[in-house]
Amino acid sequence: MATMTSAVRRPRGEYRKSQARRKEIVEAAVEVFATVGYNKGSLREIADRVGLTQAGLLHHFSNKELLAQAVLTWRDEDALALLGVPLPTGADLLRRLVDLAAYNERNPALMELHVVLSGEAASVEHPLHGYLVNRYAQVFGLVRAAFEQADRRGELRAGVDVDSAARTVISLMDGLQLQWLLNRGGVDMALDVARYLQSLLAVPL
Amino acid sequence: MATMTSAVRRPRGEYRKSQARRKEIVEAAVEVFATVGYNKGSLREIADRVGLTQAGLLHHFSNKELLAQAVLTWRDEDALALLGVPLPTGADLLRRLVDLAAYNERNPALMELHVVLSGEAASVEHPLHGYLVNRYAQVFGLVRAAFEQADRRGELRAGVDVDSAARTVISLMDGLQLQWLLNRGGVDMALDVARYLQSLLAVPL
DNA sequence: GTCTATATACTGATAGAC
DNA sequence: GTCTATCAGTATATAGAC
Repeated sequence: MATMTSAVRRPRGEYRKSQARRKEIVEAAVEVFATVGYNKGSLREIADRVGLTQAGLLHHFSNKELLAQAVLTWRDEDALALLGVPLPTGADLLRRLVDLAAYNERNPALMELHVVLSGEAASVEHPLHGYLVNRYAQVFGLVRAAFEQADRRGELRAGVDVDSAARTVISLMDGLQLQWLLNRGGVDMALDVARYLQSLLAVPL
Repeated sequence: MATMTSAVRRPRGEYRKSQARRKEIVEAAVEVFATVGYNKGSLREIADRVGLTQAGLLHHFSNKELLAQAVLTWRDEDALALLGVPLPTGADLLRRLVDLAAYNERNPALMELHVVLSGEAASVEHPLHGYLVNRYAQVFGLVRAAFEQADRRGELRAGVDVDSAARTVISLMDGLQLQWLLNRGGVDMALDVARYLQSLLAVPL
């Protein structure tokens, strides 16, 4: 979201066309990286899916890492938009996490993308490691703030450690996605997340 | 553990030597796969670390997938041994999960191996996918059984869903390892696992 | 903006000598 | 058991024509 359309004036419709191309490429890259990961996902395969040669693709994203970063920011913006605009606070945001889990469950390709890339990039040497470190710090900040607001509003049970709660609910959402992928249909992610959150909240979810 | 020494009689010490070689190779493979994953981890790199050529390595493990499976079973046996022999039951086993989390935290390389390979192999097309599916089914069975035993012994709070609890604690342990790798030292895994388990138990941890 | 052609590098696996 | 040599495949990235 929040595209920065025409920050620079361009002749004719070329820019718009190029933008559309980039979007096509990112969508194809999502599929490929989700299926085989970053390391094994090839630019040729992605280029094929949008009817380009590999060299043609590199005109739009000058190297593989830049393309992968575009994929990750696209996915992050998608998830963030799902949490609601403007972003809810306190227990309201925590409730949205349940919706997000349900949304993920309806989009296995997105889960696969998330799980596969997060796993690969957990290694310090991975090209996307830095991006992921940053991303998790932001996610943690967001969830922790929600618990803190909930606490101040009396929506939280007594004795809940907000740091631990934030880490736990994030771990839960990540780990459930892995288990879902290994046991499709055998896991109800939204239900498990809701159950855990309810165990911390003093108000109904 | 539980080596099957001399199920077949062999001439001289060749078998023993070969066994030692295999162990060296697996140890080197743990490092390499942990650092860059299965897809990017190369047999040449592993061979170099034990002073072999790539062809020499393939004498001991006839292809890459077999070597990776040896790595995974080695790691699983290690973790299982840490839970205790014979395997505890009920709340006792759940307590051991906290020890396992603490053990993992002292061995980042093992965490990296687990997180990176699990992520990669979440994809259906990955050579290790089948192994991982099987492994998670076993782990789930083990933890679920522990909750069920705890329930029968009155060690569990009322209203705890054993399936959901098993999925949740497994997700928690997996997700915390990812967060630990992205924020080294900023996560106390054993504490968070203990906190969650205590919230389900009617007895002290 | 897209192409062909190419440089350069690395991969897993096999054949066969020692 | 380990080696050398080699094959066939794949990869990213660049140069330059159109």
